[in-house]
Amino acid sequence: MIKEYMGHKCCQTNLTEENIKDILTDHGLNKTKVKIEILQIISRSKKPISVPEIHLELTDKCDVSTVFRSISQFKEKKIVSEVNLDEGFLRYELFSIKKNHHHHHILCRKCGDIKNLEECDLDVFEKALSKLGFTQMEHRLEFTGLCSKCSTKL
Amino acid sequence: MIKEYMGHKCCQTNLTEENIKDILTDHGLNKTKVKIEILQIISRSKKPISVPEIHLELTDKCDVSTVFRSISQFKEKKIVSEVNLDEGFLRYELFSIKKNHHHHHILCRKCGDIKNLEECDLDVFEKALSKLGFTQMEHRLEFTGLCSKCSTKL
DNA sequence: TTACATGCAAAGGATTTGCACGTCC
DNA sequence: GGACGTGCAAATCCTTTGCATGTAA
Repeated sequence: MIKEYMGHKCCQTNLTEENIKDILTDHGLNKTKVKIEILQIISRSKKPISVPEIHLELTDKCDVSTVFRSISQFKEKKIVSEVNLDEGFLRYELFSIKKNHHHHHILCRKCGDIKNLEECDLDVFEKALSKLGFTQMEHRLEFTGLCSKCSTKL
Repeated sequence: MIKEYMGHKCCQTNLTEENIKDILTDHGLNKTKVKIEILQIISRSKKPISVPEIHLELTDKCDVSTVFRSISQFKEKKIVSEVNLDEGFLRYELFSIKKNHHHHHILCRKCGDIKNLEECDLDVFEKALSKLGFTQMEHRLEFTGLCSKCSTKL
C-alpha cells in the first residue's frame, strides 16, 4: 500500500548516467552536463524535489533559470512529472515512476516526510494510513479536464 | 452529483449584508467596509475566487495587502476555505459551503469553468463526469497529515 | 482609548523572459 | 555552422511584512 523502495521513502530509481543519456537522446534533448546532473539529482532524491532544491544541490554549477528551463522541457517530454503538495512551490519526480503505477502522495505537515500511495481509493487509503499511525489527515482531490462544450469544439 | 446552484456553477450563497455582519461579529472581527465587501464578493462569485480577482472587483477601494490580510483572517476563523487548482495561485470560497458538504472541484483546462463535485469516490466521479461530456480528465489526490512519529510526539 | 484595520512601500520567493554568448551534433 | 543550451540581469506574479496612520468598539 505505502511503498518504501528498499528503505527509501519514495521516488527512488537511481538511474545510471547511461540511462540518463539514453533518455535525453530518446527525447531529442542535448546531453549537456547540467541536464544530466539535474536528472541524476531527481533520480537520487528520496522524494519529489523542487527546482530551488535541485539548484542548491548543484551548488552554483548553473543558474536557477537553467534548472527551470530544463525542468520545463522534461515536463513537456514527460521525463518528469509535477507534484503539487500545496506548499507554495512544485516538486518533480521521474515520470517513469508514475508510468509504472499511477499514485499519489502523503505529506507529513510536521516533519515534511513524503510517502507514496500505490492505490487510488479513498477508503482504502484512509484506513491504511490510520493503521500506519497517521493522524489529522486531510486530502485534496481535484479534477481537471475539458468540459462538454470544450470537448466538442476540438 | 455535480451541483449547479440554481443556474450557478458553484459556491453561490449570496449572503446579505446582515448575514455578513453577523459572521464577522461571531468571529470577533471588526465590521469594516473592506471586510464586508470582500465577503460579499466571495459570496456573489460563481466560483472560488482569488485574492487578485477580489482586489480587481474592489477597484482600488483598498490595497491588495489588505485583501490578503483579511483572507488570512477568514481562513483562520474558518469563514472561507482555500481551493488549490494548480493554477499557480489560490482561490477561496465560503466555508459554509464546504461545511454543508465536503466536496472537490473540476476545472476545465480550456475555458476555466469550475464545478463542484458533491461526492468523494473516484469511480463515481469519473463515470459521472464522462456522462456529462467531460474528456481528457486528470485528477490530483494528495493527502497531508501527521505521520506516526509526529503523531506520538504531540 | 485602545486594540484592531488599513495604506503604502518594500521585500520575499517561485518562476519567466530577453539577450548575448557558449556548446553540442 | 546552426540549432540548442546557458548565464546573467531584469521582470512578473503571488504573497508577506514593517511601519505609520486611521478607524471600530
